[in-house]
Amino acid sequence: MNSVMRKRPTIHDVARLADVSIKTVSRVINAEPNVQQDTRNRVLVAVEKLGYSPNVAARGLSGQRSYAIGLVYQDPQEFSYIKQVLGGALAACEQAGYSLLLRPITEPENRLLDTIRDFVRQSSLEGIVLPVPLADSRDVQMLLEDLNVPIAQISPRDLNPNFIQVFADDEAASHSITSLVLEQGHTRVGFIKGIDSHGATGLRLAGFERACREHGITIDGELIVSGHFDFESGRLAARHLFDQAEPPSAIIASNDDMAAGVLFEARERNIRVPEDVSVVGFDDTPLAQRIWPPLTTVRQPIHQMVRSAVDRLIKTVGGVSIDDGPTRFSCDVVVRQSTQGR
Amino acid sequence: MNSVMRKRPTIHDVARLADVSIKTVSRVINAEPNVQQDTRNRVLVAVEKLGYSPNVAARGLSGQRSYAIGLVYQDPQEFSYIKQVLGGALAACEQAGYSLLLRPITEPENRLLDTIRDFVRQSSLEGIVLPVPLADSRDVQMLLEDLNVPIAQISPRDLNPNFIQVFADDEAASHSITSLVLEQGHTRVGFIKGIDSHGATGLRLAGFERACREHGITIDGELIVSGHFDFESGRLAARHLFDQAEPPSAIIASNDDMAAGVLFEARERNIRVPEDVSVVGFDDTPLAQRIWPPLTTVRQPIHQMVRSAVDRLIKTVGGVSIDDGPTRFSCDVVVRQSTQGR
DNA sequence: CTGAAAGCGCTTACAG
DNA sequence: CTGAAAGCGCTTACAG
Repeated sequence: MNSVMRKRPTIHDVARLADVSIKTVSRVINAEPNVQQDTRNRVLVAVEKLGYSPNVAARGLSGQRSYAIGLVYQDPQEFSYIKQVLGGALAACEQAGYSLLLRPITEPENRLLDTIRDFVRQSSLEGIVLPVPLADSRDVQMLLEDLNVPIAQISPRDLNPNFIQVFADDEAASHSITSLVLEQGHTRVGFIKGIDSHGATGLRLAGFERACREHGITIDGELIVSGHFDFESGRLAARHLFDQAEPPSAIIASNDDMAAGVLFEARERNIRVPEDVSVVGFDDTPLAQRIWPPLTTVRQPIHQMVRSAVDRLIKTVGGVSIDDGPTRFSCDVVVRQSTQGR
Repeated sequence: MNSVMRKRPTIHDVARLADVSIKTVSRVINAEPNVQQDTRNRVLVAVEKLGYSPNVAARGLSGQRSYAIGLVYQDPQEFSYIKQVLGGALAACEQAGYSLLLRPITEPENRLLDTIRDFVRQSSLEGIVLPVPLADSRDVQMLLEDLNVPIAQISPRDLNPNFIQVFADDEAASHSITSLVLEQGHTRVGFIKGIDSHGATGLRLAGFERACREHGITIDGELIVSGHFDFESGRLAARHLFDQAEPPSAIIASNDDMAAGVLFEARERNIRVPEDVSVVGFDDTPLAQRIWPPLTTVRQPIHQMVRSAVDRLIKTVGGVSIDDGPTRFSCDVVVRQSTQGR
């Protein structure tokens, strides 16, 4: 990776290298007619060589255009993690007069770093918001430091006072909801972990363990199962737990999607929830209220978390130095019908 | 509404009106120090009077900034209507070198028109994407025509050859899924409508009715119930249907969220699905696979629909005249366990 | 506390 | 087919 902060090439640089006027470069860039084939080629080579891409602001100002499309939509109740993130980021940007550009990463993405570099360069981004799991990529962090673009991390694994970071208080939330279950009289409680690389995974387990210790429950290693935060892995984990000689009377899943998998598997085996087994989720997604029975779960203030992070990000790029360091938000336990005493 | 296309005011207009230099206006706008209180006030009044807001491109070019924040996120499987819309619009914009700005409307929004006008003006938008239900607002349409901003409508109610429009073939899809149910031997089939103002509502009902006619089923008006496309209204509609003297043996809901409500209500009454009643949804949301039993439903190619619409929108603003007119996309029936023969 | 000048990086309109 | 000039609407750097 090239660490030298080179100034971004302009149309003049291309013109000079290709030995033509800037107007000709403009013609080639905009696919206008009336350029000789070999002139066009010379320009294209120069563009490639310099890694040139037009400055959107200059183009917009000069041409009296914005190259921007708006999407106006009504926001339904539907919760989804990324929509909450979007909402918070949008709110902060709007207030500060910033626009928010999105770049969803879908594929397994072996070109992740290139994608992000292009994104930053082309739109001259002044800051980047990184939710998990991208927030945890060392490579991405290094790239952005290299590009000198400040970042706001949403729920990253590692605490770093030098970054703008926001966290949910996962340990405390998990402790609360576990305590709730234990106080209902459950003594054999299963726990389904999330993906190990997520910061929340360790914290949610830690909160579970602390609550167990405080209630004098010895933790049976057999009752702690791994999952991947998705529906299918929740089903698999439930299968593992239900198959034990002495199955748990309550299961705490590290998110709602896995808890839905537990419910699904229980249903397949005619195990009743909550009569035979209590089930707990995490996140309070819309799913939590639509499955049967409605899930007892934990709600994170994602919108506010992101909004706060982006507010600070904008202050930082605006030159206002902030030193709040990482901020932690507390969560709410939402009790529904998937849990009961025994 | 002011129909006169007035040129957008610049910093010079404000300076002239306030009788100061543009530099002073700049100071006030950017909240810089060193402006006398009454000078500041004069500028503020002029800004207000002219409805001035800084040109983002000029500001960016001059100050070597972009006023843009990026949000990079990994896209989970989770389906949601608006996320699919986003994905399609983003894909089209990215390819064409456009940026996509979002403006979610949350509140009941009595200031809807002002909100959209500001959005268009401030970012100098060249086009607007309007999904339902906003696509159906005559007021919004008129406003945007007035502002001379072309629009792409996603699944609007009214066909209009002068607009860029994309539709799912709701009538045909509803006909297919109804036929499937009828061919399984059901003769008393309930139908839960969506919101009347949505174009899809009438079409889905029409497809249902056509299939019934083709199969020689007389439609009992009692079996057609209204809903609002949400979970709760699905429950209410199910309650109404289950309470009838001769309840239906199959229920077709106009979307998955209402179908989930039907399942929930059935569960509360110990009515078994699909043994006692078959249930069908529409949209194939992530919910469809996570509730019990997994829903038989219809999948619309929303991503492709929006992508196509935005492609055409961008061509239009780019001056390429297109005359494809409204485009209709076909849907797929997805058969899962919520339906069975009788 | 206020302002005149230069310039950001392009496109438009015009000339050859 | 190609280019020199003007200008888009702001901010920066400097002067008073």
